[in-house]
This record gives sequence, C-alpha cells and structure tokens, in this order.
Amino acid sequence: MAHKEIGAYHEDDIRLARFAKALGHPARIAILRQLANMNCCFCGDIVEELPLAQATVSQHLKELKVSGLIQGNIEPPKVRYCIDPENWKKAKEMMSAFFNLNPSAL
Amino acid sequence: MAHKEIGAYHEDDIRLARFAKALGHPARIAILRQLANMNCCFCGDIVEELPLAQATVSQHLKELKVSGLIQGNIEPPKVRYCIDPENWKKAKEMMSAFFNLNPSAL
DNA sequence: ATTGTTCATCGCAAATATACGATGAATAAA
DNA sequence: TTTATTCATCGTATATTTGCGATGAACAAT
Repeated sequence: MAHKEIGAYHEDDIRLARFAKALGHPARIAILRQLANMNCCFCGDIVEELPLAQATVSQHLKELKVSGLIQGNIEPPKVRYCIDPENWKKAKEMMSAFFNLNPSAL
Repeated sequence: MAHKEIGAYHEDDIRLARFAKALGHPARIAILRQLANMNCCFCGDIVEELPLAQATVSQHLKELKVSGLIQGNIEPPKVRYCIDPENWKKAKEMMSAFFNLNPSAL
C-alpha cells in the first residue's frame, strides 16, 4: 500500500492523452481526415459526410477545437474549419515519440 | 439511442479511434510507457507507480488488453504484462499514416 | 487446513461523453 | 422588413467511463 502522490501524472502523459482522446471517436477521425485531405472546409461539408445530426457534428468540432487540433474561422454565414498546423505537428511528434518507445521486439 | 449505424464509418477510422481511445487517459499512457521501458512487468509494479487503487489499475489494464495493445501472462500468483508487439506495430503504423495525411503546412 | 499474496471482478456512485431536437445569433438576399 | 441559410448552444435522455471498497479465485507456503 505504498505512497501514492495524488495528482501525480506527468505533464507529457496528460498532454498526449488529451490528443489521443480527441482522436478516440470515429466521427472525429473522419472529420480530421476530411480536413487534412481538403485542407480546409465548411462545417456544412462535414455534416454531409457523416451519419450524424448537425448539432452532434458541431459538438465534435468543438471538442477538436478544444484539443487544439483544429481551428475555425468565421466567414459569414459559414465557418471554415482547418487543421491547426502547430498543434497537429506537436501531436504527431508526441505520438511518434511514444510509439517509438519500444517493446524490444520491433 | 446513442449509436447510429456503426457501418456508416470506415473500418479504418473505427480501428484507429479504438486505439486512440485506449491511449486517451494519462494512467494508460503511463502504464504503456512503463511496459515499453521495462519490456514486461507485474501488475503490482504498475500499481505502485500510479496514484490509483489496485482495482482501478486492473480496470485500465483490462481496457488495454481489450484494445489489443497489451497482453497478460499468468505466472502464479502474479500476472506479467507486456506490450503486444503485433498490435503495437499496427497502431503505430495507423497513427503514423494518419498524421502524415497532411495539412500542407508541414 | 490455514494463512498470505496477487490479481480480477462485482456493485455502486459520480462524472463524462454521445446524440438529437429546438432554439438563438449572425448574416445575406429578397 | 421579412425570409432563408449557416452554425452554435441549450436542454434532455441515455450510455459509457472512471474510481473505489469489498469480495472472490487461484496459488504458495506453512
């Protein structure tokens, strides 16, 4: 029963987990894939691609924004969404570093 | 009413989302980091490293097993956990391919 | 047989996530 | 002004996740 420091996760583990969590739903993967392929697109374009109501898509977009992986620019009356290059790069690097910590066998 | 058609998503998006979701908690990141560093270790070793009760750690281990990222071998009275090299490699490749779909800017 | 160790599972509570319809805000066009 | 379009947010329902104590299963050592 040893000593557990409460709240004792490493900052990098928390950051990586946040990025991973944002990727943890197929709808959000699909959204990011679309944004990456098309560079940028409007919210409505995304709604058309997914089997979800507009409100639900908007919610997934919000989560992706909070995670930092995307950004949204208002171009009335639409909103243009793009991948956030800086955080995308950061997530990519952290994820890559994590998977390269390696089970000797690879 | 939560799930709509799961078939509406692409199989690869579902698989990647499942891996990502498994990584979506700092405790599970920490567990995987420890397993990767030490190659293999006992459940008890992991419990000592985390600020969580044994039951909770066991639950996180179960999720990681279900995701396929780790495997557990019984060596009475202990259980030795290791990263599953095959699925680890698969997750690594899928994640890498995903992040290399690219926002032109990188 | 009894005891101790290690770990999984059960049962429960609280917190989060997922989804949708309805509504609101902002803007353009008539 | 009125109408239509686009998107966010609110309210609500349900599902899933997270966490812990208690208990159980399997085994080793006495």
